[in-house]
Amino acid sequence: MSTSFSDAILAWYDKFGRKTLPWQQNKTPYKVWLSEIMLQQTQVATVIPYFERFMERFPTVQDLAAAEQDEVLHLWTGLGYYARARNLHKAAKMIVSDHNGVFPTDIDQVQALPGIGRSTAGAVLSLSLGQHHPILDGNVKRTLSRCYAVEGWPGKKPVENNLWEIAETNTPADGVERYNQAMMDMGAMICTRSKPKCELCPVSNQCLALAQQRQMDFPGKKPKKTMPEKQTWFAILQHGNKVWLEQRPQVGIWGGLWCFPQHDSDDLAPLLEKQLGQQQNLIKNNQQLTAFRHTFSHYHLDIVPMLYELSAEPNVINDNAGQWYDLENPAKVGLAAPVQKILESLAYQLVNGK
DNA sequence: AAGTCGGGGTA
DNA sequence: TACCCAGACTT
Repeated sequence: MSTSFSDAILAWYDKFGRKTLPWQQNKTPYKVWLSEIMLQQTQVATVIPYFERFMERFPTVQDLAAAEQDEVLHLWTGLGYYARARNLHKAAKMIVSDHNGVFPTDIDQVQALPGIGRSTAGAVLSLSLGQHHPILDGNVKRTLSRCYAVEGWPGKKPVENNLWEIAETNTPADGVERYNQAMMDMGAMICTRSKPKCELCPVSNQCLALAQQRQMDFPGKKPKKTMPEKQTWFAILQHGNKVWLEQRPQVGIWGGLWCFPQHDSDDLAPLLEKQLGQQQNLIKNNQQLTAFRHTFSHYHLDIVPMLYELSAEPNVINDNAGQWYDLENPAKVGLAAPVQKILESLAYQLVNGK
């Protein structure tokens, strides 16, 4: 009688699995939830410092719920997919208002929280409480699609459904929390995207991809298409150690973050007119800074920063929520990565003279 | 079903 | 470069 898939995985986990990650210490649903959200589409090594800072500032769900959104986004700056942070904050408020501040233990209630889908709900409840739910993240998709030679791109519904079914079948009744952690460790340590370590794999004896020497055929590739290229101009209004930033709308790219006034053509005259009106005579100097490319998952953005040095702080800046951001005493708000990059450069020049 | 939403690690 | 990462949400 051969060893079952889950028994082999569990035995491997006890010897080689990860047990010392920050969110694996004194596990609670809150900690595991926070880690799972941060880990969506984000690698472990990137997440660790963000997780540590977040837990220090918001030790409990009550602390998170009571925070200003600006501070939540501030701690998320650079991590990307900012809807995750907005949903996390919203969910914390819901847990306090609708669940007496206790993370729900019913999977339907968990999945009803914003930002939590089937896989994340299963991960939180299985890893923190040992509840019997399957998970299907990128690691599990890769490992299962290879072992069972599941053809096709998992982004396609039928393929994903097939993988969910295999995941359900394999998830053991006992030791779920170790099994689910093990499957993620397998994907990260053994069944890696390139150069999988099949010689170290506990289920190599039943892997169809290995038997056919087709490891790299699974999972099926996403159909690629050429990424569009867009251009945008930032208007940097600077007076001394202060620059003007505006908050972006909650929906769309960089939702809720603070950015320079932005315009999608090289003619910034209308933008300056809107911002400064009759005070454009305050511009004592303007120059184009080094343009650079910022690449998203779905398009390239070429950014041209235009610096306008003002001889005095304008009295009126038109509409839009905005603030004079102090480079020497920065406010704790969320910043888009390219904005952060420019601000650091400006602060450096301020300190070192130009 | 397809598109939207970031930034960084890796080969 | 190109690909992908402990995905979810909107259209």
